Amino acid sequence: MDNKQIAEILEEIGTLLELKGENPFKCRAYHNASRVVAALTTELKVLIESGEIKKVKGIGEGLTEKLKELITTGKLKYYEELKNSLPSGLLDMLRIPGLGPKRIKVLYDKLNITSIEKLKEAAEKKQLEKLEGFGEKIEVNILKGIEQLKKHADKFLYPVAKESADKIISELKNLKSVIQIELAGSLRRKKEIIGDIDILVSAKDATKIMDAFVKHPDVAEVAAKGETKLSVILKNGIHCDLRVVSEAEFPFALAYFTGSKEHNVEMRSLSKKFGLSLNEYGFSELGAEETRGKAKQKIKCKTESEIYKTLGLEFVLPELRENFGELEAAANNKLPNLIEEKDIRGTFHCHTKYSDGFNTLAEMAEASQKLGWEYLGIAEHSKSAAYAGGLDESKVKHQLKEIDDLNKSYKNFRILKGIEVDILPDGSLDFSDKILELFDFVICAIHTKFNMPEKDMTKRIIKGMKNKYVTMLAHPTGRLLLEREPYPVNMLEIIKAASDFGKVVEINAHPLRLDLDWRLCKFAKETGVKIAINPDAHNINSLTDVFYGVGIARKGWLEKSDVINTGTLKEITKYLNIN
DNA sequence: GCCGTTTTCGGCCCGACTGTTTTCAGTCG
Repeated sequence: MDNKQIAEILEEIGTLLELKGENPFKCRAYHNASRVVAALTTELKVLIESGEIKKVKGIGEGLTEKLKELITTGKLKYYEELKNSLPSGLLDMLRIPGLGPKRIKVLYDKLNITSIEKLKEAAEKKQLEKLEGFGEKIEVNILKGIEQLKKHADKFLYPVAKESADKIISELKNLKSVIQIELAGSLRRKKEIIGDIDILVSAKDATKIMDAFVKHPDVAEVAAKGETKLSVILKNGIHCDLRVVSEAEFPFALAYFTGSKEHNVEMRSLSKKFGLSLNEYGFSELGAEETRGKAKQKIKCKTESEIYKTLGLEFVLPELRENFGELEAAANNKLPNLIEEKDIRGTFHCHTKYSDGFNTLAEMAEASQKLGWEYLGIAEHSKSAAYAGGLDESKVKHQLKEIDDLNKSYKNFRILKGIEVDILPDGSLDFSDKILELFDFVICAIHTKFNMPEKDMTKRIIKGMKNKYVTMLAHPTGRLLLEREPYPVNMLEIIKAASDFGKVVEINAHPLRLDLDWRLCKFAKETGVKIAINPDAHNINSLTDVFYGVGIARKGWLEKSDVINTGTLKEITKYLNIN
C-alpha cells in the first residue's frame, strides 16, 4: 500500500468521523494527516521501520499505530468498522453544495436517507422542510444542488477558468469605482484544476461593482449576495465569487483569498507568535476581542509583501502558497528563484501532419520562431500508435530528410529530430536501436494497455526508459484531467529510475493533461532529475500551451536550471550530444 | 488525534453568508 492510498484512507476516515459527529479537532487531525502523508517523498513503510515517523509533524502516537496496522496487514480495523457503520451514499451527498456532515447526519438519523437518489425523492415530497433546522429554502437549494452536480462537473481545467476570469476582470476593470482588482484563489495559485473563480476588488462603493457584475452577460444566476460578497454561477457552470473591500484592506484580503487554506492557517499561527491576529482585513492585537473583525488595523500594510515582512518572511509567490515548506523557506531566505515564461527557449514533443498534427514542419517552425524560440523538437508517434498516425521506418526517414533540408534554411534556429516512441506492454520499444540512433533525442511513452497492475506498469516504464537512446519520458502519469484517472504507476520509483539513468521527465503541458503533478516536480528536483516542459502541440496555436506547464513547474519549485528547455540552442545541442 | 521557547492538559484560525431562528447553527473558503 503506497502513501497515496494511505492518504486517501485517512481523508475518508476524517470525513466519516465528521458524519458521525465526532470531535471536529479529531476529524481535522485525520484530514491533516492525509495531506501530510500525500506530501511525503519517502514511503511511509520506510519511515515507520526506521522510526523517522516520529519527526513527521501531524502524525502522533495514535496515528502511527494505525498506520503500522495498515502497512503490515493492508487493513485497518478502525477504518473497516467506521465504514460499515455508515452507508457509503452519505459520502456522495457531501458533494452537494450546502450540504455538510451535520445536515447529512440529521437526514440519515431522522429520515434514513442514504443516497443522493433518496434525498432527491424526499426533497421532492417536501419531507425535508419538516425537519428541525431545515426549511423550504434549504430543500429547494438541495434540489438545485443535485441538479447542478449532475449538469456540471464541480471542477474545471485551469485554462478554461483562467480565460473566463480574465474576461470578467478586464471588463470590471473599466468601472470607475474600482480602485484595484485582482484574481485570487486557486487560479492565482495556478492549480491545474480549479474549483471556482475568486475575484477581489477594492472600491469605495461595493454596491455599484456588485450590481454591475450581476448584469454581466456571462452570469447565469446569483447564488448569494451580501454587503461585500457576491457569489454567482457563470453560464459555463463555474462558480465565481466577487469580494469587495476597502483600499486599506486589499492586501490582506488578497492574501487571504489567494490561500491556500493551509497556507493561511500557518500564516495566522505564525502571526500569533508575534502577538498578532491576522484575518482578511488586517493585523489586530491578539486577545483584544473588540479590535478583531473589521476593527482598526494594528499594523498597516500596503502590499502583500509587507504582510510577509511583518512576520519576518520573504514575499511568497502565490504558486508556492500550499503549505509545502514555503513559509520555512521564506523565513530562512531560501525561496526558489522560480522559472518564468520568458526563460523558455524552445520545446520538445510536438506533432505535425506526419502523424496526428494539423500543421506542417515548416509552419510549426515558423510559429516557434515567432515566439522567439531557438529550437523546436518534433516527436511524432511511432508505428504501433496507428490510431495517431504513427510513423513507420520509411516515413521516419522521409521526415528526417525534410528536417535536414529545412534546417539549412534557418539562421539561429533548428528543428530537433525526435520521436515519441511507444513503450510496448513488455517494456520493449516500438523501434529498434538502429532506427532510434537516427534521432537527436528520443521520448518514450505509454499509449496502450492502461489497465496493467501498478507494479507491472512501473516495471514496463522503467524498462523502456532504460534504453540507451531514450532521452526523456513523456506522459509520466498518463492522466487526462477530469476525463480519465491516471494509469496506475509508482511515480516515486519512476523518478528515482530517471535519476539513476540520467533521463529527463516531461511536464506534458497539454491543457487536458498538465502532468507532471507539481508535487512530483518538487520531488524530481530534490532527486536531481531534469524536467522538460512540452506542449504536446498538434498545431501552431497550441505551442503556447507550454506556459501552462511553466505554471506547474513553478508550483513544483522549479528554477531555470531545473528545466532543460531554458537552455540556449548551443547548450541543448551539447546536452543532446549532437552536431 | 496532535501538539508544546507559558509542554502532559487544554487548546486547536476565523469570518461571511444563509436560513433557520429570535440569537444561532451549518456551510464554505
